[in-house]
Amino acid sequence: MLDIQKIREDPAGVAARLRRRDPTISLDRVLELDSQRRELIRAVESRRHELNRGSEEVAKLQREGKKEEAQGLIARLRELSGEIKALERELSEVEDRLRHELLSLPNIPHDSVPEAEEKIVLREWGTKPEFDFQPKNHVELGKTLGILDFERAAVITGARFPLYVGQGARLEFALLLWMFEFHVHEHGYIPVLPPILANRKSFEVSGQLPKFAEELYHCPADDLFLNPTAESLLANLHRDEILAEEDLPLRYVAYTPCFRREAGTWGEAQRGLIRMHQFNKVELFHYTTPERSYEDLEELVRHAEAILQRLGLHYRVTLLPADDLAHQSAKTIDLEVWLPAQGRYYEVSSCSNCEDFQARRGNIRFRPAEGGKPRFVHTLNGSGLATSRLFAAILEQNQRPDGTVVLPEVLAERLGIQVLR
RNA sequence: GGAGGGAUGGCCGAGCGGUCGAAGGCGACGGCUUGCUAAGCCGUAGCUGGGCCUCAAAAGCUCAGCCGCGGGUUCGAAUCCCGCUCCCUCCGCCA
Repeated sequence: MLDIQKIREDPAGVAARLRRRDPTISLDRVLELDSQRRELIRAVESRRHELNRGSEEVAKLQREGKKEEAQGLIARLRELSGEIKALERELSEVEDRLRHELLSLPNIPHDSVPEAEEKIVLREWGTKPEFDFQPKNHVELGKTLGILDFERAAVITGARFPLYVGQGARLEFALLLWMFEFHVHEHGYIPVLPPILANRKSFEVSGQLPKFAEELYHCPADDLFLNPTAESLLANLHRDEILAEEDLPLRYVAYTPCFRREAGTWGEAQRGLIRMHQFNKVELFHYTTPERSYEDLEELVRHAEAILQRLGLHYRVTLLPADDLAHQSAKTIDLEVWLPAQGRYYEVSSCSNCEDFQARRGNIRFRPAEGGKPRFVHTLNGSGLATSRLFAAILEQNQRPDGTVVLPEVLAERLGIQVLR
């Protein structure tokens, strides 16, 4: 959520910066509702002042035994009270509408975010593996190795749900636990296993609601939503709290399954593990100060990259242009792993600085070390990493002509086998 | 799922229809007293949103709201009524 005071002070400037990501954005509605709101507040408050003084007068008259005068005053105040109620109803309606408009506005892109047609490639790591045979895709590899079973998953649930079997189940599990532990031990993250269902307010704070409800699985009986990314959950870990600056940055790592309806993406030719309704993800989340949040973003990206490097997978790092940014994000850097069978890179991590966008919605602040008023924290999130796609990359990049797969050392150690065959 | 109890300022805790700025205590901060420490004495303090002032901000002045949340009754609600959330105790069910 953007600061209404900033919008009020410099509407043209804010609008210009927002239009970098979406040229259709207009602040007219917000400004109109804001001025209506303030006008109503003035009307309510002046009447309420009069009412309060009147009520005091009633008490005084009654103490002095002036009954008729008190009755007369009460009759007048009754009318005033009714007027206030009507105005307050109007005010709360305007405030609801204003709130909804503000919640619908996306974050302002950071100045370092480009306007571009395509994402900008910042760097590549490693080299594309060369094959002297036609590399198979992970669906085929998974099937012949007996570790992925999409047919039976479809029987149980439907299309685009995963079913890992045998060494596949062990590999996925080992990968997740290894990443989780890696961030705890190597990078000092606080480990978290959060609830997988969360309430409406939580998704409002993170930014998924009210605008992107169609992406979420919803349990109407309890008005709870299935987790689409642990970002949403971790963004609510300190809702309504005032943190001590000395405790910042706070860095959390969580493992969760993620569920996304992926409405409207069915036309895309993405088979197998590329785009699923359910996938596993290890998520990194930072609570930090405005002064250092962009340094933290760089560090967050390095933490996520370390996973791919340790696994020996070729990938590239990209910077998203303004019009590709997620609603809540001011700047996003993606990690994309190479999938040889598809001949293209796929996102396995998206690292974003949301600045105070989520903090404002969740009322998450910190007390500055030098004292003074609490300020909003900055929040950052990044996958570290999303598997399903990572699983696919491990199979595809490490395959041999006979369809067997050589496991990266860290996983071979944990599984007690060198090769999937 | 059922029955009961509870939610008040940083913390404890009183208030149960009008003395306004929610008693009192603890803790915090500032000061005074004091060989040192402990103690004592005096004083200060919350959050949100308007308005005024200002080129602007801060400060200041002023108003309104905030006793879990949302409604209602009333001239007037922390206090009465209704709904909800969370916490605690017990019963039932359950991995």
